[in-house]
Amino acid sequence: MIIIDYKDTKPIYEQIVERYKTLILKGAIQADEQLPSVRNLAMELSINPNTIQKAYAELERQGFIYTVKGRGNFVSGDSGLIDKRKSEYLEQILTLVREVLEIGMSKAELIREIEVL
Amino acid sequence: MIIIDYKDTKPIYEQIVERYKTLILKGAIQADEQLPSVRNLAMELSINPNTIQKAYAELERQGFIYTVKGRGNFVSGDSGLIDKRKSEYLEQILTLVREVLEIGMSKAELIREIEVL
DNA sequence: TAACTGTACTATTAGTGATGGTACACTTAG
DNA sequence: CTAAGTGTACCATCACTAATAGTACAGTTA
Repeated sequence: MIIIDYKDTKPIYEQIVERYKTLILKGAIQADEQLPSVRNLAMELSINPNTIQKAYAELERQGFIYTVKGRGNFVSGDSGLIDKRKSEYLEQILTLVREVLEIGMSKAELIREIEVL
Repeated sequence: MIIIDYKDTKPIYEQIVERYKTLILKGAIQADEQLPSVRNLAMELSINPNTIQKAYAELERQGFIYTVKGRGNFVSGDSGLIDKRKSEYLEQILTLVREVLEIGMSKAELIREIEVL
């Protein structure tokens, strides 16, 4: 479910955060479903438990999961998250689009590329 | 011409590289035109000459400028760079687009946002 | 009680970005 | 030729972040 790309310049904990955000928003993990424990996931990915802990803390901070001490981490049921996440993506995309338009790519060409995805 | 954003998480030398790439591809700096010297630009931006050196070395590596020892750095006349750069942007954009489609945004909505730019 | 959970520490290592400083080779204007 | 300006190659250092390693403690549950 989680794959770490060591060639990626993004830190491991951030890759985990991104991956879970997508899984949750796609509905691949249901609300109130339990995530792997910090120690288990660390074992499975062969990385340090502290790194998982950092990822989970960030996911909780952003409202994607909630934590119950002694029990585990669970997917949050917050429905507003999808819209927030879409806005984040949209902003990133539009920033890049503005830059590529600046150096001469046409909107038409860009839209064509998106259409064929 | 060059502005450094210290709030940006991207390193300074990378911001300089990106900025010059855009300026060159937009034609804001002509082919064979001279860039500020390492020491001058460092003074102007109040940063270390080594940081400028790193940015210029990267721009040369990517073919955007060429260097003449003792004389300075000059804009390259390579016309293939624009297409290469467009492809870079396009790949980044399409990666993000795929992800936002995965969490349920529609192509139509996305295209509408681009249209109104 | 034992085996899980999360959490909070501290210490350490490794890598990167940036700075400060020195030195050297080349080019050009005077 | 000289001086001032170019790029370039170092080295040492600092600061920050990511990641690791290990320990300890508190809550939950079979």
